[in-house]
Amino acid sequence: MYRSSIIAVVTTRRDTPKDGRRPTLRDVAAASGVSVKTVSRVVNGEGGVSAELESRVTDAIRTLGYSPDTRARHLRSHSTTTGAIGLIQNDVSNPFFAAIFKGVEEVATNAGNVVLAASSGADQEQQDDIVRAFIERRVDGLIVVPAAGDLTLIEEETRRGTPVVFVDLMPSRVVGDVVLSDHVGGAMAATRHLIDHGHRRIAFLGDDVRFFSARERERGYREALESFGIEFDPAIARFDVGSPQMSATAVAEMLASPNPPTAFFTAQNFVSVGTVRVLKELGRSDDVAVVGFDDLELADVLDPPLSVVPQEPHELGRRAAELLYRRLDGYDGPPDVVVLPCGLLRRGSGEIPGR
Amino acid sequence: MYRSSIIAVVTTRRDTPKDGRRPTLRDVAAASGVSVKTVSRVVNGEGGVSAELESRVTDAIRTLGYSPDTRARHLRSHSTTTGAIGLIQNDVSNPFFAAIFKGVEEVATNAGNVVLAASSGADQEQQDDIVRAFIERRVDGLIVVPAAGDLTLIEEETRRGTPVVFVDLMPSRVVGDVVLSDHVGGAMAATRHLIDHGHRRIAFLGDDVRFFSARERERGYREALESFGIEFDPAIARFDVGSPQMSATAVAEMLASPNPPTAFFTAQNFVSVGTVRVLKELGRSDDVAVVGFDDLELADVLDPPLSVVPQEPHELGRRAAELLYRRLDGYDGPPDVVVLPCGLLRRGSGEIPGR
DNA sequence: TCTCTGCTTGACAACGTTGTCAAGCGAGCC
DNA sequence: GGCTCGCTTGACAACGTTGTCAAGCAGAGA
Repeated sequence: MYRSSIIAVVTTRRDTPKDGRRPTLRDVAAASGVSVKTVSRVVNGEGGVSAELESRVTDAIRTLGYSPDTRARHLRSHSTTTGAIGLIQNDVSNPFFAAIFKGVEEVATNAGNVVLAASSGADQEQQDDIVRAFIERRVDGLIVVPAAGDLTLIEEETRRGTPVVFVDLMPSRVVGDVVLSDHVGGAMAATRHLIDHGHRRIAFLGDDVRFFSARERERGYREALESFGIEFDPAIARFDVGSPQMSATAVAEMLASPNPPTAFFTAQNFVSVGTVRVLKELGRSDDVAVVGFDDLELADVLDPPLSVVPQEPHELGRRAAELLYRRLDGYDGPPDVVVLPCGLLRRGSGEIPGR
Repeated sequence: MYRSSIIAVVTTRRDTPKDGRRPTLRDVAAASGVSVKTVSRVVNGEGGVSAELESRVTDAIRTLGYSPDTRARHLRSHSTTTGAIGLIQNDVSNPFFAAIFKGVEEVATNAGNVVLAASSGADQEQQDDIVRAFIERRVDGLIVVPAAGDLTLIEEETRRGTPVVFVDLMPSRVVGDVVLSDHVGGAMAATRHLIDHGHRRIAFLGDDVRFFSARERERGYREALESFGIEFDPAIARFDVGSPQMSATAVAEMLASPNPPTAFFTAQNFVSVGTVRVLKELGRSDDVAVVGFDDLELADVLDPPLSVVPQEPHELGRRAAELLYRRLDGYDGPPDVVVLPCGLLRRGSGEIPGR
């Protein structure tokens, strides 16, 4: 272990951090007998350093276990980015959001960035807290997945130059790119499919109408009914189904009513879960038709297998991140709205005929 | 560079940032005619500022849209923390990991912190990249969920003072708290349960043995067999089942063999999915018993419903985060190993009798 | 009147880093 | 010999913030 013992630096005397302090450029510089700037050059591979000094410096870096501090680095010139993007969503543990996250992460990692992620629980206050926390950490960009209604804080931030991409959400003022599934088209396809199989009383079970996607799916449902001249019946439509339990209750009630539906369009993944569960309990799985929005793991193994309108959350995430990085790379055109089509997966439950 | 590069006018005096620059303390100070320190005091609610100045400052903050820069704040004194913790896991989109994330996030948000999350894909190089990226961002602590084998980098970091908690993973050198499910106990319970129902040829399908949890579950399986004097048969054991497809193939092969198993212990969630799928295809769902490790959404709606050894990933995440914050709050005892018990959920598929 | 006290306020340095610039040095050219 | 050139190297300021300390001032007590 050879270490040059040049003790010539007199300014601020520091040797090796004996306290718990993390070694800095200064420590490395002192240990290798060069200036901080030279160490900086080595760390960043700028070149222009003689072979001898370079090896002295790399040795010291290894010995001390030096790791650069990106915060200080980025602080130095505010033209540089922080290499972090923020992802705000409802609930990380919902597989739909988790898949979006994965897509975003792939693109971000590829760009050498990290992802700050947080769930808002669709709560306005919590969402604003997250936005503020992200802004204070100076994320380079934001990706916002379904969110509470008030986007003021986010809009302000875009005006300050931070690009934002909205996923599965159409903001009233479009201040950034938007990536959506074709909720209306998917819902129409699902509803029409049930109509095609002879159903006329088709129930709608939807998620909280605060969500853009929930409203859009309802719209698709209504438009499909209308195009076939079927009147919308509020008795068999629910717009506030927030959990499998609520959905199960709603289904049981409707089936017990005087004029029960013969088919269900369950417009969200948890809603489908509750519906399938209660139909099985009631022994009605084989005579009540169901089409769900969003695919589910194991949906193909159910009896009957569940027909669904699958989304591609992973792709939604990828596209959103790509649009974000396009902005970060300097693109300055008007906001894009990307709509991914939704197909229909016929598996069995949606093909049960109406009377 | 996504912000138009504007040559900064270099003067000591500054008025209002007309360029795209984000307003700083200096800008607020200039706008309200006080010193930066006074603004700092107002921003941090330190008190000791007259009512008049305070209102001048708050007005200016609002007008300019000032938001403090946490990086600079934390840079100032290295005793303070950065308010961010890092979470490293295999794959965000796996519901098991997503639930862990949720648990971690709840605790972190509660503590006013943000979570940096990244997936390693169980790849050593990618994992090390993530660790480095987190360290360079000076996270206050790390939570590591199943990971590639070499933890050197992480161990080095703990020596530098960053607390680490391992989840679902038992490192060879215990350099931090550990939170585990009782994989051995759960696997033994599952296997015994099948034995109790008359099975003697019980197949084992397990995840990649690089994972601690996979090895532990295998151990539980073997110990249960042994305690009943049943010999382990490599012909009906697979330890490299990485996907539902591989698992389906393995099941089909085993069932077609001369001396087929009458029951399957599927030791991971994706493995169970593939098994259930192929049993249904083969029409064997009702005569081959299955117990899975990890619960699955819809497992209760299958035909027959799937018996499982459920874990509590959300709780794993919570506990891990709590242990981490205990360290961050100054606790300095020896590492804890917390083991959460695993029960057995009898639903039907595990109660199919052996011959 | 003078000193002491407590309160408000600001100047300044420092955190760890990099951009700018200039100094030092040897080589090549006139 | 004197000049320029290119290369290596380091001093210094600045990024946005806060801790430290001292100055300024008004009111109370002597």
